[in-house]
Amino acid sequence: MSPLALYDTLTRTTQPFTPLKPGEVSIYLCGATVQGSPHIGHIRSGVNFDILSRWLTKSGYAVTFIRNVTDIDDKILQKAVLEQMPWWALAMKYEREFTNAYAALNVLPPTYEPRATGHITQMIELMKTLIERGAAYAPGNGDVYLSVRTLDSYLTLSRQKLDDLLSSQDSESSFKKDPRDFALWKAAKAGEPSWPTPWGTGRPGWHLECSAMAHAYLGEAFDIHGGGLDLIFPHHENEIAQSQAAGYAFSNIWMHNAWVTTSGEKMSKSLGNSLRVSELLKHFRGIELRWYLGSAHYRSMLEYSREALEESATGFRRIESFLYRAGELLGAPAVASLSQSFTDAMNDDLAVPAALATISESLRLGNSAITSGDMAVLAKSANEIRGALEVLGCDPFDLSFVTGANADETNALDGVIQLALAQRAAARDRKDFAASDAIRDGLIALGITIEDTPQGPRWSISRTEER
RNA sequence: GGUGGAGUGGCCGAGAGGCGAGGCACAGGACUGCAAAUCCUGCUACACGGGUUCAAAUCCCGUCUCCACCUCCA
Repeated sequence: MSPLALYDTLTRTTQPFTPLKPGEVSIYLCGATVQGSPHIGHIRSGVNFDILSRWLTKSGYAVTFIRNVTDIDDKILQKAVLEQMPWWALAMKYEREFTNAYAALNVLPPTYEPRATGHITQMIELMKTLIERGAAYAPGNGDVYLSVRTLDSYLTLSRQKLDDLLSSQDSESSFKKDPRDFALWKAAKAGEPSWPTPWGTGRPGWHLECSAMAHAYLGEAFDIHGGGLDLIFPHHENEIAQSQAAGYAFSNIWMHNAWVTTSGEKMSKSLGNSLRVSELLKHFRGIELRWYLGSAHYRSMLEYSREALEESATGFRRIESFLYRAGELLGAPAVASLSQSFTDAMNDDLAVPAALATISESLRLGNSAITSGDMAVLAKSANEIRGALEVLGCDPFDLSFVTGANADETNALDGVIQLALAQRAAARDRKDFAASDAIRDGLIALGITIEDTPQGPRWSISRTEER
């Protein structure tokens, strides 16, 4: 069996994965800055790293997964003014939207989900350490800056040279010793929230929270740090700078997911509401949206189109309906197992597209087995498909996706349809196809699909979505 | 200006020197009273121009186009 190999942004290579502690994996993922509603790009990151976490767990590791919520930053304060509510109410509002979106797409809750505002103490401690070590300074106005010129390893993740960077347009740079130094802490402004520190009252800069929280929950060194591509610089560079200047080894490897793009362009918050998770969930089930977002390799851009999403959903329903049929024929739902080819694909830096090809293969074999009546092959195919779907977080039997349908109502509906099907069967027996087709067409018009199988007719609710 | 990514068949989307990824769509066939579902067959593509090699989508040189980051970002 091939061992798990992962791509590391720092070395730009794919290497066999070796955890710092045998049998354990610690992951820190930059989660949401809760300043707006989640769109599918945000949630793709959640899905990609959820697949990573599930695969590590499936591979036998004890996974500690930390995904933070940044609930204080410039944009949150701006939006709070705009939406005329306290900044903390705004942050909570959007945090809930993210939580709901994650749940709808079956993204497992992290081991812990720390909020920036709950870790001011840890941030102050970190700044003290940095100042003691001469890596940070407080110019006296309440700001605290990190002195990037003191660091040898600064910008190694993004492979840039400090002097090549465009200078920031930062108006407060007068307090900086070097224009490229960045703020760990920002002095209080009138009307803005602030916390007391030894250097004056203020609030966190953007990057400090992640270093402080990663240290608090994962220690000085941990295995994997993840986030979107656009976080490489400056966010992750600055996290590295803060943490390593404090004497911590920090993350062993770095993983970055690519974006969802539209018309070749990165999805930005100015594109409107159409690609909000909540909007798409009106037309697609969470499991279908997840299947789509997870289907491309995590390091490849996913070019969003409505057509591609619809196709993807159709493809998923085909797999799903096979599992239901297999369950009916076998008398019990499939039991998750993993094929070697699926395992090999996942071990190759989470090659989900290759893994999906193995599902297609199993599906073809399984459908053939239904025709030939080969129950052993059918069971094997169904089990492997369910195992694969489970790892991808798209197991239709997963309780997270099973809606709370009322058993009495379901039975009643089944009874009514069986009654209609019996009438149709009687019509067919007397070759009255006009009558039998009228019954079938009537059911189709109600959104109920009829399939004639060797085991008798099956019915299912059509998933044709409304527009 | 610096750094990085991308261009693959009608569409989506892998691969990264040699054995046609896969899916969707489409066409033909099997099955069916007709459908649906399913299976079988077909569809041989890698931006452009050179080069290296027995062999290039893949490596090298050049060109074009697009995208991203450079202290707001998944």
